[in-house]
Amino acid sequence: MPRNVDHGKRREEVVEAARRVILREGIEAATTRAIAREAGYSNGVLTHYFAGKDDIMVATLRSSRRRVVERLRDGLAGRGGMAALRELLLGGLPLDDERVRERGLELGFWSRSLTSPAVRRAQRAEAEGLRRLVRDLLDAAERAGEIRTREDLGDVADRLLALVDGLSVHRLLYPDRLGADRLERLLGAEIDRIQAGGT
Amino acid sequence: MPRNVDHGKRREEVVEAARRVILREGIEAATTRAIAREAGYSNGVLTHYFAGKDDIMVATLRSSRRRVVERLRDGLAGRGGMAALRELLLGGLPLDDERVRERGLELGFWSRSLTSPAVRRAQRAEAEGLRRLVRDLLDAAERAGEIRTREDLGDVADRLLALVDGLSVHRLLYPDRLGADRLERLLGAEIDRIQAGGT
Amino acid sequence: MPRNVDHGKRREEVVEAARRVILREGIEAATTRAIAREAGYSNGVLTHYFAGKDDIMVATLRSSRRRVVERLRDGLAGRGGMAALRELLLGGLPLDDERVRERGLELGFWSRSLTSPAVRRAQRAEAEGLRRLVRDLLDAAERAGEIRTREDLGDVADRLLALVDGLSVHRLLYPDRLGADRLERLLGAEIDRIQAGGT
Amino acid sequence: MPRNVDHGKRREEVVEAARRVILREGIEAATTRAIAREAGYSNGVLTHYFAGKDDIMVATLRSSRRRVVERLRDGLAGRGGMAALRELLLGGLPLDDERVRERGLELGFWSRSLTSPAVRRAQRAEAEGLRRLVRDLLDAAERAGEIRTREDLGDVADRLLALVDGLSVHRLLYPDRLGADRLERLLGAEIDRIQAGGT
DNA sequence: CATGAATGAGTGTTCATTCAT
DNA sequence: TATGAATGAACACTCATTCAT
Repeated sequence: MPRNVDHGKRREEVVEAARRVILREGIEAATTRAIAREAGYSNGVLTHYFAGKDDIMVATLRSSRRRVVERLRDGLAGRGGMAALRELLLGGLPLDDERVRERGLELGFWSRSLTSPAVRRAQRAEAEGLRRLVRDLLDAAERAGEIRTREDLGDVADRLLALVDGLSVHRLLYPDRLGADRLERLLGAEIDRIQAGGT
Repeated sequence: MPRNVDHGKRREEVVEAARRVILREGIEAATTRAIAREAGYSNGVLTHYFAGKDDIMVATLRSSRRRVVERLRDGLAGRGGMAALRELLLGGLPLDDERVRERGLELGFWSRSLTSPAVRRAQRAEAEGLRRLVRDLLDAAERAGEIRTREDLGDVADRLLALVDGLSVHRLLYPDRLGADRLERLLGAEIDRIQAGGT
Repeated sequence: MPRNVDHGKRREEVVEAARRVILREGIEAATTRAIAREAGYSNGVLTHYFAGKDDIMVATLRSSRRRVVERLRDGLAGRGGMAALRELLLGGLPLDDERVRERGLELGFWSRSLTSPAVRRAQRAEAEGLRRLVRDLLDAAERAGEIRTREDLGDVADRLLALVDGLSVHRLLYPDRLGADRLERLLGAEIDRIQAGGT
Repeated sequence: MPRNVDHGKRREEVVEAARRVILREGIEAATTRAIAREAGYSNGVLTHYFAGKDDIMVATLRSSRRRVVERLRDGLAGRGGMAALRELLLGGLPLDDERVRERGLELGFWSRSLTSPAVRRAQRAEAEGLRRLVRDLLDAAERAGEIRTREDLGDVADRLLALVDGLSVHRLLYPDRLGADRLERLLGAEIDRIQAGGT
């Protein structure tokens, strides 16, 4: 092993660079050259670690989702049940600039996922993790007697997740109408309805 | 006696072609050349009927939204208040193949609207029509004593619209998880909570 | 003769339109469509009267030169000899906006004349008329005893014409340096040197 | 060990190619593709070395002017005052084939400078150098008592420069009328008038 | 492995020209 | 004759990809 380069590490470096570029300048500006430059490499190096641009973008989507979910999990520290769920869902809303751009990134992938099987697969796999988490928190909340509704908790989970994504998109498309506080209120009221002792 | 062509008709032809291309291959693949080819014309012909690509995209977006909203309005015939609202919102879900495809089209426009100011403007204007309609139906329902919730009706309207869009996207992205009946149930239950005498 | 259209007249109409477009919006804006529209015809009509765009442009150059020379001749009315010559040459300078644009038109043709034989021929033919006129005025001035210099009058004529064109170009290229009054002074002093009794 | 290319050298290659195309086919024919092809590269290569077409044109203009001015300066070696000025101005005339071609190039740039602000700026900056030189030589000549005329030397400089350019253009446009010797005589006589002890 | 020069297809757009009516 | 719809090549420019070094 003359030169031992950790492939996984390099991929991660590039993916992080891609993420930074997209968040800073938008997905259109994320050309292979711009990504390579941001990563501190020449453009040719990408060849060794990625099959092509699509590969980079898919990896970036995956990494972005992981990072988001991780951040959400971290926000849960110590909390459990409905308190944790509330924290998680509100944390998923694009309340600040960074998360707005993060959502923009994801929105671009939604569209591409309809025509690209590779993107679709990645998209689904990553979504499943978050869904699982919401589901688990709802189950825990039920066991703790925090749930008021008698609805199926799978239904509740999917509705909450859909609402989070729907509100997020609307925030991007109609920012004037949906400020950060309004977003929180709209989602918060929905959670209140589920929670025992909520308004 | 020159060849006389109905400009509006030609625009429609091109818009329909753009629609087909976007539905089939995604909005990224909808280049001016691809659209012209799909319409059966040379690329240069677009000049006569459109100011540029943005003009084509905006016209296509508008045409698509108009078609959708019209169909939704038609479905309301005779109904009023909560019955009409329920019809409207459920009608907005991609429950059949045609509406799934239509949503795919719109998803492409969401993505493009982040990049193109012209598309964004059109997107907002068209969305406002539907929002107004939902708001009016809610007001009518309240006057008819059909509303249970004491929440601000503007908030209710925006949450319902976000939920419809969120569920719709999820249906496209995760079709295995969200069948047509499940979609109806998830949204239906939300409406029930608003409606006086609902479950 | 069912429809008797005067070809020459139509050509002239179009050429005048071309001239107006060029003076108003620059030579780049003078597309065949713009010219046809300005002339009040459809773009297709040009086919009947011109071999192509080059034909239009050459005809426009010719017409422009004729018009300029005619205007200069008119300015001479009554005058003769050196007074007329002075009037003629100063009138050839681009002292106002219209003449600046006129010169811009001509400058475009100078460049094209190096690669296009048709333009070159037209260019030369039209230039000859003005040269002849200057020569004749110089001869008349000499007969009237108004000439001081003993230089060959052909040389004097060509130098004056070159100076007018050189100053004109410089006015276009370096307008800050060469205002209208400065232009007049620079050329005027040169004429003074030729004229008996001049400074 | 990547292929290492001297950027400056490549720019020069492309600039030389642009020069050849303009000389051969005129500035209108100097498209980016034509230039790239002439340089023996694909059209995409220009991106690496130039910001855009304007950059290529400006670099070509500058390179051409530099070459000319340098040659003129070289011709001055040892001379000063009026002798140097005479040498300089006569050297600026297109007396041989090479200089005729060079003037053709410059004529194209004059035309383009009316359209492109970047070219115009470069054109002005480069012209200023020559103007400065003429002005300095006139001042030196005056201090040496070589100047006969009492005219402002700024005026004299600008008239001489305009005359050189005017004569040059006429030589290109009407070569039959203006042979090399005639050109020299016309300009020489003008210089004589300025010079003390001239004819 | 890494570089970065080079490629060439593709983008939206413009426009002189053609030709059926 | 006159129209104006239609063409298709050309424009400058972008960019993912390839590959000799």
